[in-house]
Amino acid sequence: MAKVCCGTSRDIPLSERDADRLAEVFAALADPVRLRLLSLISSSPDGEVCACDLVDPIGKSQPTVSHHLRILFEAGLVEREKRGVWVWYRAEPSRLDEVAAQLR
Amino acid sequence: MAKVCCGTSRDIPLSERDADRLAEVFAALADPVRLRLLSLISSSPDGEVCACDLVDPIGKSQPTVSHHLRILFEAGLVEREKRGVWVWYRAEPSRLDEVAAQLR
DNA sequence: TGAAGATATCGATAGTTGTCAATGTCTTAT
DNA sequence: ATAAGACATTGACAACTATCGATATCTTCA
Repeated sequence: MAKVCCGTSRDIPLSERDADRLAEVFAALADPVRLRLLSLISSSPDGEVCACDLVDPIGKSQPTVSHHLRILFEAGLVEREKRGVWVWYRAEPSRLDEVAAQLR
Repeated sequence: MAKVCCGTSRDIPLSERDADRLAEVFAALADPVRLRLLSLISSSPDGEVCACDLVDPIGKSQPTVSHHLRILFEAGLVEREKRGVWVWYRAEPSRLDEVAAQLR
């Protein structure tokens, strides 16, 4: 939905370009493994999780988890930071708010 | 995220089953044609649109539009009502609210 | 009854995606 | 320097999906 002044409007249908962009984010969310990764990261007490602690709970191979984390990152849904040998992931709540707002 | 008392919680990671169900809805939203259909339907002054008025603006074949409308319907994102020869579609805003709430 | 028209379904095809094993890259410790 | 380990990338394959033309179903009207 197009932005009009303050808030969003139901009056102006989505442009093709906007639809393409929005669809990309939803595609990133349209996989159960990625939703569980996002949930694991978001529900961490420290607000961040080492990638090394995500493989076992998910029950998929390391390359598969790495692949999904990459998609979440490219969609702007998580941040990542390399610390030594490890990579730490944090959720990007503002991005989720953004997406939620589009559903209005 | 699991429902706890009032509101949703970050403390309990998504179960596999919940993740599967959520991913289905997001998959329905993860296509630009379907997002534009949803937008066209939602932005209609009458709150409902005849399927016959959706084919042209979308610019895809009638079977393709029918296919996408079916997916939106099965995801609970739109209602449909047959009136004579025509089928009218309405948005299901409560479903969108539901999905938006899960993103919290 | 028959024709016309709106929508749904079918069958085929091209493109996309999730998955893993193998391998590569980079960092730390010995 | 060498080894070990964490993460990313590659290549391959199976499963899924968007799309369309053809066709079927259903409704209305003459």
